[in-house]
Amino acid sequence: MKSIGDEIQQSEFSDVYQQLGINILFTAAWFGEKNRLALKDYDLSLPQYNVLRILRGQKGKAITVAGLCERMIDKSSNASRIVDKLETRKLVSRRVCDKDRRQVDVVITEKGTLLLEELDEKVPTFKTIMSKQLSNKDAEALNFALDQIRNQK
Amino acid sequence: MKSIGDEIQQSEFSDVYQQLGINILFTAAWFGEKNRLALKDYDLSLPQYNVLRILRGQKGKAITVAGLCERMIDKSSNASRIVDKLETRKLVSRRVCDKDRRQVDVVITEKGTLLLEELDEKVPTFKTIMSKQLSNKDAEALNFALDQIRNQK
DNA sequence: GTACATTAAATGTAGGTACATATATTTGCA
DNA sequence: TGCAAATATATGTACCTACATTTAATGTAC
Repeated sequence: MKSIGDEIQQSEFSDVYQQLGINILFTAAWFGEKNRLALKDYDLSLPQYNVLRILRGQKGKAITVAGLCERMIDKSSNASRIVDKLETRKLVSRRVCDKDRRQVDVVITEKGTLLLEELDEKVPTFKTIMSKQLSNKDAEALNFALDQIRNQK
Repeated sequence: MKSIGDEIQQSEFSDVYQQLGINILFTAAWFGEKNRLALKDYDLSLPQYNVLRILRGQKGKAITVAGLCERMIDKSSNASRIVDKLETRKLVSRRVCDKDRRQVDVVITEKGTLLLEELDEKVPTFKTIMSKQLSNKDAEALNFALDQIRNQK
């Protein structure tokens, strides 16, 4: 089996934590690659896809641009401009919020919803990617370990 | 403890694999954030830092641009232009390879080495980030699990 | 040995990230 | 009320990624 050391042609790591850090970064990049490939035919970037999915998760309820930022994996991604691109293609719509006119409410359009449904069959789920090599229990343990890593300082 | 669901304000995941996938992506982004913060004072981007570290790992031996690409975490990053920026600051030097004049040999300069040494004290290692929450054995298990995830198809 | 394919690196372009700043609106308080 | 501080979004800029194309050098077939 190909280990992380083989992947980036690094024969030695200073310690197992260093190896794990790079392994996590590399695995994340590998997931991204997989998804990007599936989205390519639809001219949709990864962050655009993620925004669409967050909007669908809202089930019709509007969300502000700031709300999108909070839910995105990459906290500093510029939701404003990502929504721009999606609006140009009429996959989402944007409207100034009545209650607070600084805010902008974003919702997914019918066209956006249809596109996502089409993509559901093309984009591999994490379950299909991982369930063969990893038991449910292992996955839970991994989740716990990662949550732990990020907690403390 | 804050779970991945709390972090991105998502109350439910379709399954534990979906949760794990997002957890890995999020943790990778969290690592990046930590490192970027440390590099900020030195006007060094993350990929620039990674290239410098790869070059130091070469222990004086030159490496081609293609060789850099293979060792970088993000396979499609444009090593050519990253080396450009580093060369402008005289942190690396570039020379056409004698044996094959299409290739370009890159080495880290004295100045680059000194900068890295300074950074060694500023940039947190993965060990300091993770060793408190994760035993050596747990880290090994995680490494194994991640290697497994990426192997198969 | 010329012709064509292959390879290594550089370059062009569109979209994205990181970060600073601008603009508009609302809030808080003297 | 009036005005500064805070907030929500948008915009500007430099660097990065993704990907296609270009340029130069090497390999290979005939």
